[in-house]
Amino acid sequence: MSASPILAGQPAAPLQAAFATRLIVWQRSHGRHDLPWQNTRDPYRIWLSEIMLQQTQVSTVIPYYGKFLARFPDVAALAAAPIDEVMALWAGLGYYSRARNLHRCAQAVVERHGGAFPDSPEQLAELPGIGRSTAAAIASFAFGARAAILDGNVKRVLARVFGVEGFPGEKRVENAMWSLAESVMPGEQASGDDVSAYTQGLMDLGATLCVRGKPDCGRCPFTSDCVAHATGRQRELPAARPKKTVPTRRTWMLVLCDGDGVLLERRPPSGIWGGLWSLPEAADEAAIAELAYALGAVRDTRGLHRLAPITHSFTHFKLDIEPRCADFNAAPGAGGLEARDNETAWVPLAQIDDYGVPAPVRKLLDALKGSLI
DNA sequence: CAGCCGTGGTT
DNA sequence: TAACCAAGGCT
Repeated sequence: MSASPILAGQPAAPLQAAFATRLIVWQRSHGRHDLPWQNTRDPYRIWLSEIMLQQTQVSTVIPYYGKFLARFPDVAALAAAPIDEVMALWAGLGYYSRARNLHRCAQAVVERHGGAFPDSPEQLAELPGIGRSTAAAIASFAFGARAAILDGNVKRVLARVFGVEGFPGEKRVENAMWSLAESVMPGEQASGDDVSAYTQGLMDLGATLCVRGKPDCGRCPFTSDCVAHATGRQRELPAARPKKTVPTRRTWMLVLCDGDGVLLERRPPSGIWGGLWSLPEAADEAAIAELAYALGAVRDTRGLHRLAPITHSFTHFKLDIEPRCADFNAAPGAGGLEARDNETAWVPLAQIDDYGVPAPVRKLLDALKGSLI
């Protein structure tokens, strides 16, 4: 079998030896040093930031990080909190399985490790929501452990500097990058501070100079050795994800109002918006009318008001939301608020913040609140 | 192992 | 504007 070579050019052996040292020097003088989760070795704070930063940009994370730290100052506080409160604080940040795993992880640290995070990457990676790269980042920043990370920044830097071919999301390419990441780490003699600076340097270089759009090669410490720079292929490396047409789904949502309260339902724990509170949903116009009728909100199946449709884009599909509105009190024989189980709730619009609500639904309800004033 | 899982910024 | 994707992990 002759798979195409992943390393394009020559091994660049001289750089491989000097890579870590040069990166550490660069990080200390030109890297980032004042992000909210830096200048601490508290594994709790480092862990919290690393989970939030998974597939999420720094500027988006910062306000959430502050909110979480204020509400949950340590891992015990987070472990003791009700999951609903965690989900409510996480709402809007996306990838909600992270929030459930965050809570499970805090409880595991308390129960399995007596409230102290383990210091080895292997043990960290056994905890919910912590994979190989996140484990290495935590171990490196909190404990100075020698462990390779491989996030989007590192993939971009390595692909360009060492000329790694292929889409990094592909398993074969990712495996090669893990090997490369291990091979360019600081040596055994490196101090914990060196290791932390190295790990931070990889992230900083990728986030500030070796960016996707227009890399600032003039300021990069590796310009003279960079395969992409030498061949003018900064834009081609790393290889882009293969294009796929994203499907469009359509859903109908019921905005059932009772005074200033609206009916919310808890979504199932897995799948899109898992564990969040959202509006009752149906697959088509007839089904949403049936639902409103069954809830006693309308006199017949034509009593719904149409609201402006909303389109929401996910990574892998688009969602068209058709909101349909009904006033519970206007229904004949409406007996007032029905006792609800743990999966449904009448929520005053002013208290939406207490519930974890998907971003587009939140926008819809915010607009509704504005229109009622 | 490849598909699933959010949202907002950037180009 | 529509594509692209960011401090990935889980199944």
